[in-house]
Amino acid sequence: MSKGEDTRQMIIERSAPIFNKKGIAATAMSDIMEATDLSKGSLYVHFDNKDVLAEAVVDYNMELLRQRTLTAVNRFNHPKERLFAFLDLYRNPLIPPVEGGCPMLNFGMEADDQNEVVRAKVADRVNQSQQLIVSIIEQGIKQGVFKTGWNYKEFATMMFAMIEGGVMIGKTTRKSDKMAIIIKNLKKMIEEQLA
Amino acid sequence: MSKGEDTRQMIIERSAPIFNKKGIAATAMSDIMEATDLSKGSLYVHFDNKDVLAEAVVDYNMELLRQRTLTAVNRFNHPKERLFAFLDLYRNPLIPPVEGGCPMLNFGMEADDQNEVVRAKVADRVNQSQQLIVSIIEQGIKQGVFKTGWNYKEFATMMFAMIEGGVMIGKTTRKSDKMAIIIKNLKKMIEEQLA
Amino acid sequence: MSKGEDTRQMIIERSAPIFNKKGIAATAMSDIMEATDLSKGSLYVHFDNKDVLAEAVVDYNMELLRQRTLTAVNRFNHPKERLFAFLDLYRNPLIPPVEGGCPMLNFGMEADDQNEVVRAKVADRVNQSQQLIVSIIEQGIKQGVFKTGWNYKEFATMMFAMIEGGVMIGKTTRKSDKMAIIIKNLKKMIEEQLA
Amino acid sequence: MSKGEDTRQMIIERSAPIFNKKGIAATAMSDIMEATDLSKGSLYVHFDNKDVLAEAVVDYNMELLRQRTLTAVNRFNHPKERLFAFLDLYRNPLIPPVEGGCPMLNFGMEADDQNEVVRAKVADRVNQSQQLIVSIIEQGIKQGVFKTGWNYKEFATMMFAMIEGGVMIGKTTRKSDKMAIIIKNLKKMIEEQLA
DNA sequence: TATGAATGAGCCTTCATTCAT
DNA sequence: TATGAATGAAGGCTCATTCAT
Repeated sequence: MSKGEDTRQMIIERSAPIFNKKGIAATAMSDIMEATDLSKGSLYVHFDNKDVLAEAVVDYNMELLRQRTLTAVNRFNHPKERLFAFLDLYRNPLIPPVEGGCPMLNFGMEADDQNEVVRAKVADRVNQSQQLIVSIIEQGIKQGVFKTGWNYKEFATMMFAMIEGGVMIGKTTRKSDKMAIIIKNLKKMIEEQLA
Repeated sequence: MSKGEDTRQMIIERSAPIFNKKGIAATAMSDIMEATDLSKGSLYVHFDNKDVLAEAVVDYNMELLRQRTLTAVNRFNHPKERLFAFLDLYRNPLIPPVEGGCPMLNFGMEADDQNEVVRAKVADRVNQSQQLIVSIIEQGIKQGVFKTGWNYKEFATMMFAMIEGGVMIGKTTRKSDKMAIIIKNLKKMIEEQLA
Repeated sequence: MSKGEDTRQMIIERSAPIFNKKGIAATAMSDIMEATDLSKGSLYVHFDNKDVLAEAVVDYNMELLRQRTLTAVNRFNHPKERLFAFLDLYRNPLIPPVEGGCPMLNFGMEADDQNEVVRAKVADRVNQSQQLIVSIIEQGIKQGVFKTGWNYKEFATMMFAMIEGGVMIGKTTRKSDKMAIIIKNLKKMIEEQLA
Repeated sequence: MSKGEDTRQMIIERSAPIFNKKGIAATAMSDIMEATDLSKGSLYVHFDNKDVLAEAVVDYNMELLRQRTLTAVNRFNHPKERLFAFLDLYRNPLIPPVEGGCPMLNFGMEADDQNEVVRAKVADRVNQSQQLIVSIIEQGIKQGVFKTGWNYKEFATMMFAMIEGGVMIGKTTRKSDKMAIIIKNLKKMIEEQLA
């Protein structure tokens, strides 16, 4: 990797939690200068403008979440355990899988009425996330682990929505009790579908 | 109501959808000037600063949502129908019960790491919302409409989370299909608890 | 005149020689801040952006030149003396009729390939200037002062061009000898047309 | 010519029309990078700073004009035709002899109050240009083509000024009608001096 | 109460220039 | 020579806020 690409990547990585916590509008290029120990001009060598940086950071945060999700899920073979591993990532809303919280929720809620590019990026990941759940379950059904009659596509949506809603509750109340309830019930719903 | 109170209220009402759509940081006092046809100085007669206005607007938006929810729910007597009325408010994420979308979600996601005052306000409403669901169900149990054994408190959390997650999906994907699935399943879960 | 209009006018007047000397691109808003003793924000209360200010200043400088020309010309009744008064305004290129030199020449040469709005403004004044010469001569012909057969329209163009060329020579060489020659010959050409 | 000299010359040639059109202040080194396909650092290998490059470009543009003028003039032997050839170079202000227009006018008007080095360079060429006209006429007088009594030095100044004024009119109005008048009359003045 | 001119910190961005490779 | 990353001053502009009227 060239020096330039190195620096570009460093900027993205150090900016990621800042944008994810403060939001795009509230993050100033001076925040990024401080976090990267780079001069203002240097930032603009690597990114044409703040929006381009923000978009790269949105991508990075969401990809990071995906990777961490896959890593967690792939530690297990059994589909039930794979789903449980997915859920356990969110057990403590105060320690989210990605620093600053769920980037789909954070950037999605800022972008929906304001930033079409980011909104579309988030929408893709929202679909992708549900699809990941779907594919784990399909694997389980194929293996005879889950019941054939399970309306798993609808479940995937419900599970994803409940997790996101749980993250929202956790972030605003700063408590993890509701998320615990959500995860417990989701696990129960999954176990009910074991063949 | 005095002239001053009148103006103050007008400012809040006209600012409400702007803050709810753009977020607090991205809304400028000049946006409010335009929406209210008031001069810059006049705004500051009624609100000491932008934060104070923003907080009033956050309160207003969330109270508006509550009132609309109560209005919808109170159109029915039967607890099941009351819950269904609650859910139906969210049927089309493109036409949310409050202009700009769910204020708990919008302001909560912006404020969590940035604005303690707003975060706490949202947290209260998050709890209150779940409590509203709880009280409808408790009424239903008392009336013998719902099963006694229903773990309705946990359901209230699940329902609230699923709705918020569904709103998030709808706002980012600009589609209502997932919300339809969520509401359908929530209704099924409710009907399963009919005595 | 309201306070705001007063300030706006003051800004234009103090900016006029700066823009006329340095050019639009090379004049910074900070130059205007210094010249007006106004804050940056205050400048933007009165002008939406630098271009709008620059355009107002271009108009002002050219109108100022026109007024001074009319004042000089109107000191005389005799058409020959009126034309001579016009010419004498330019006698010393180091002391131009408007501070910074001829605004048509200054802004015209900067704007031709860069700023269509300013270019068009200058073009109007270029035509207007020739027209002023034309109308003085027409008056003279009507009065029987000048020969009927004079191709005065072409002369007006030649006179205007020679003056502008003379200004250019004077500004670059910092000497007034060539302008003296130009004015002397122009006067001779005028006298040759006396009836 | 060494590689270095080659590159240096290429930079000047490609920069020439850019500076001549946009002006020195408004031309950025990045414009030159783009035009030359050279890196930022490479530009600074050949020119210590922007001013040095600008000065070289000013020289180049003015020398180019001189060469093209000499080429045009030298196509003829008869002094009258030589003067006419000079004038015809300017017939269409939209197609100037040097891309971007007369560099004496362009750089002279920008530099007069701003850049002493460039101003002096332009002043030299302004004198030189008049001198060229002078020398053509002197040759003609020696050959007995022009009248002995012609005050040709003053004519040279008038002719130069009228051309520059005509260029200014043409560039600002984007029309060539006035220049046609100017050239026609200049030619008439020349013909009146034929012996 | 209402106005809008004035303020100045701060924001995003550009630009000429330097320097290690 | 050539590259392009890095720099930091400066530029245009926005914004929350103040204050005299």
